[in-house]
Amino acid sequence: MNSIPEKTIGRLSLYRRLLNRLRAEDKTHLYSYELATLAGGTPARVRRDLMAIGYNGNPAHGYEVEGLIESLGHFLDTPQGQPVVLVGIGNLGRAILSFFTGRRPRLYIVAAFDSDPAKVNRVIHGCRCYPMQELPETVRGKGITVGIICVPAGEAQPVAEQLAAAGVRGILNFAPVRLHLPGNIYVEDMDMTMALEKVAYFAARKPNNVPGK
Amino acid sequence: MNSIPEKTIGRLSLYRRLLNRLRAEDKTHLYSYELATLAGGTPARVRRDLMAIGYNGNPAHGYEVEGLIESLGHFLDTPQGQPVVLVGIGNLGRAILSFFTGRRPRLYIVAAFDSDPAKVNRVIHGCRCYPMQELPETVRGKGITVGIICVPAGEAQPVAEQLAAAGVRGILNFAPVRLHLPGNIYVEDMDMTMALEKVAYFAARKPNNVPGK
DNA sequence: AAGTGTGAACCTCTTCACAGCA
DNA sequence: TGCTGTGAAGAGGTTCACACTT
Repeated sequence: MNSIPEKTIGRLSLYRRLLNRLRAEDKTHLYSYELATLAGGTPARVRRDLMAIGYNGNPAHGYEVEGLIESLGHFLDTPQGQPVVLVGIGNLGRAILSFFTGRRPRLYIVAAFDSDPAKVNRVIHGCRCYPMQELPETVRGKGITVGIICVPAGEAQPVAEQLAAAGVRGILNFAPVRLHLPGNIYVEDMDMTMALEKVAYFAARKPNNVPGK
Repeated sequence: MNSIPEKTIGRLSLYRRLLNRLRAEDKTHLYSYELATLAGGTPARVRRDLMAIGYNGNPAHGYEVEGLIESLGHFLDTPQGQPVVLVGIGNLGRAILSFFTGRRPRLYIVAAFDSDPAKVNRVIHGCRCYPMQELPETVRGKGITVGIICVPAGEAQPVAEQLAAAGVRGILNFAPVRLHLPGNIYVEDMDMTMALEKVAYFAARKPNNVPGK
């Protein structure tokens, strides 16, 4: 069971972003220590991560930027791309809508939902907004597998269940609660309150060297 | 060197939130397995986490809600509270401003900054906005130790350096880049792009059981 | 000479499992 | 009896260190 570390997945996505930037600057090759510096890690870790996707460099020139980007795409992307839905068109929802609009070609928000009638039936940051009732048919109809939750804490659990029932397999959750879903649904929590309290904790104690990543 | 796991810090903050909710419902005691269910973890982990702050329960009634909340506060908070600054008043910055306004009594955003003159000298979600030039004197003057970065990727590094130079010790970074700062500054990255790509990855592969947390 | 690929050591965090307690 | 507190084992991820390549 030679499985890939979960944390490696996230970093591969980061490497790709960095490499795309380098490619735009016409860099053709780079060494593990260069990518490590950009990504904030160690060369050994970069090499391990790339080992996971089976991409090989060579001691003379390191890794080929172009080829590595392609390998990463092969590994991370699905051939058809993955449409995403967002639920909760509040301040945060709108900010996220604008954040993700028109960046990733294979990962884009196709519809937003809200239970408030006043917020629906318009287009925000290029994304059409629908009432909650239409969520199941949209998700199922378009075969959507990824959802983003930006509703208030109290509504997150039922919304998550609706997404799961409609066929979503992965959820990015911005609501500050833990979701209880079947184990085959992947949930990534973006808990800003927790993150800020963690930062505050370490900012206040500040040992000589605060934990790295 | 009996140090506390970094991940425990985040969960302690989560426990406190959950306990505050329970207290509001007049619950006085609870067992590790109850807190574990709410927090999405295991009872053993809850017990370990609480062990870290030296709070003791007893086999008959578990943990006392009131006392545990107080212990958590003792451990997580500083006596005087921690004012926070935010830099970057775009869509995301404003959403975060509204998200954090008036929740935490000991952790609140006191000032926001932006380099765009059109965005400053007004009050957004109860928070006054200042031009970038005033950042050093404000941060230093008020002894602020925590900063939130919501500027575009290209501006994040110089902004982070300005914050660090002004005396900030911990940064919550929403810009999708890694910051390069001295090791005594704690940085927590909230990389939404990376998080979404991770979710998309697991949503697409969905093994029978996706990694837990 | 300087980098890659990787077995093995290491470290961090989680879970097991059980003695002890109310 | 059913919980807590915790030593010890385990899992997951990182780093070391070195043979190998160009």
